[in-house]
Amino acid sequence: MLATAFTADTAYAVRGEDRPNNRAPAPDALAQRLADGTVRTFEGKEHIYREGDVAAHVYVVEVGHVCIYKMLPDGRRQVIDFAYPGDLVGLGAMGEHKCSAQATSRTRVRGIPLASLHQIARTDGRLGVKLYEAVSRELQATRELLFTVSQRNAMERVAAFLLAISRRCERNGEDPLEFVLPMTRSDIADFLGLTIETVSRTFTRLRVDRLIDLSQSVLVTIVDHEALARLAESKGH
Amino acid sequence: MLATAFTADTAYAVRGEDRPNNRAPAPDALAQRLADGTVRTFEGKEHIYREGDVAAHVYVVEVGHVCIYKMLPDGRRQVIDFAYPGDLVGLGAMGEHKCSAQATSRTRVRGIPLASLHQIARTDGRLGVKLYEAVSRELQATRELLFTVSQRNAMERVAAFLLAISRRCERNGEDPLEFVLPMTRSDIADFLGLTIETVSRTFTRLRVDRLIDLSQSVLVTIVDHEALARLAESKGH
DNA sequence: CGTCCCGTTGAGGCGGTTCAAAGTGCGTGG
DNA sequence: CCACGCACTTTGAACCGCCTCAACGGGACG
Repeated sequence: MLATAFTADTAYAVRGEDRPNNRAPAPDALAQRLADGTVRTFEGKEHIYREGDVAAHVYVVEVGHVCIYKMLPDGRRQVIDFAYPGDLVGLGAMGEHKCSAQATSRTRVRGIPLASLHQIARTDGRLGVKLYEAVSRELQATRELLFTVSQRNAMERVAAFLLAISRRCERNGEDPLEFVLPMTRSDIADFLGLTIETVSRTFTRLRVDRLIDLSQSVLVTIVDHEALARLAESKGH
Repeated sequence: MLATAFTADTAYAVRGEDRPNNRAPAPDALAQRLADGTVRTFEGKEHIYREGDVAAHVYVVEVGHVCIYKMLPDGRRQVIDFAYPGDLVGLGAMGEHKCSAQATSRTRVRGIPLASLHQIARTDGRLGVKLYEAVSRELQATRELLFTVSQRNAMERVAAFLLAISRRCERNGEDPLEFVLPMTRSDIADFLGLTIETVSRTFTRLRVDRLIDLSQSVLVTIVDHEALARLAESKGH
């Protein structure tokens, strides 16, 4: 009965990116459930689930990173989110998954059976509310991405992307100014609605302009955070 | 406590666009609550609420249409959704609204106090679950829009937009092949991530190519639904 | 050492934007 | 009732940012 109502996968955020002062991400009622579940490990490029698969679990990322995306029959792809450790993946898709989830590298996840989650939610209102909040945050994030893709140019998009990754690293207790990009240029391109060439050129441009450093193509150092933020927020001037 | 957790407004769909055979939109537990509430009427261009306002109610659109949007300081705007009669507006924003909601013409809405909604949800798990489902559907819709804006060209976007409106009209028991657009070209442009000129040119192109008819600029008649659907789905060929 | 995958760089074309102007519908006041 | 103003839409012309196509470079792996 719930099954037919859910239409979307959710790689949302127990994380709560952009909630102020939030380092203990998983909300109480939910957190209890998330401690259960069985651990599975996926290699890079391996799929945790695919569009159309029956959805039986949600997954908490413990180690590694997951790319959530949707395909169009003609091959066009939209990357919807990148899940970092602590993030929850696959919520909101009971009948069948509407997105695919692919590990970008060796990734360990904890699978929580959806059945138990929903059973509890029906009797304990608090969990239902928590799920609601969780999806609301995911919705907020998706609208932010919509704004970025719809209104900003290539430079602004890449700047906003880097800052978002930086914030996630900070949340996870890593260096927010020097981090490894766990996804390919192709993933970034399909996330931002650009081509890999444009993404590559924009990275180069940011490096030449001394806003970032790229000793390796996957290793980003933010040199001028201020300027990057200015780029991401306003158009040019 | 809930207040701090919600981050997003929701102009979601009790509507359930794209749920198969769904004409009785409001799900039971939710529907009861929605029968309560006080009615208010807004003129065209009037705001039901603005970004930053304290969020005290959700609103069910009864008559008219509402445009949900977000602004950037530099004036760029992203329209997130158009709410039709039967749609719910403002869910998911307890502390303060993160979007603005503006009536596109004289509009009657029914305001439901959030306080009562959340109180009930905490004790009755079913309502919480319903809210969860509702936001999940909204998330699904936003991802669909993200895909459209990110991956499709102007012609495909406008075609997809017209088909979406057509489906909404059908759901509301109106003619799906001839309908009035309750929003301006500017609203459509900011929804699809285009300029008004491009939207206008694309409409003209669709008219010249005999896919639609435009006796007045707001009155759309779908002439070749087949071709329109082909346009919206695949790229050219 | 060759192959494959990924990232980078270059040249050229095109779709959508920008800037500008004319057209259309509608309410308001003379 | 008509004239006017205003907001919205349409159309045109020129420009530009991103895409497309193509080639090259570098690291991983057999």
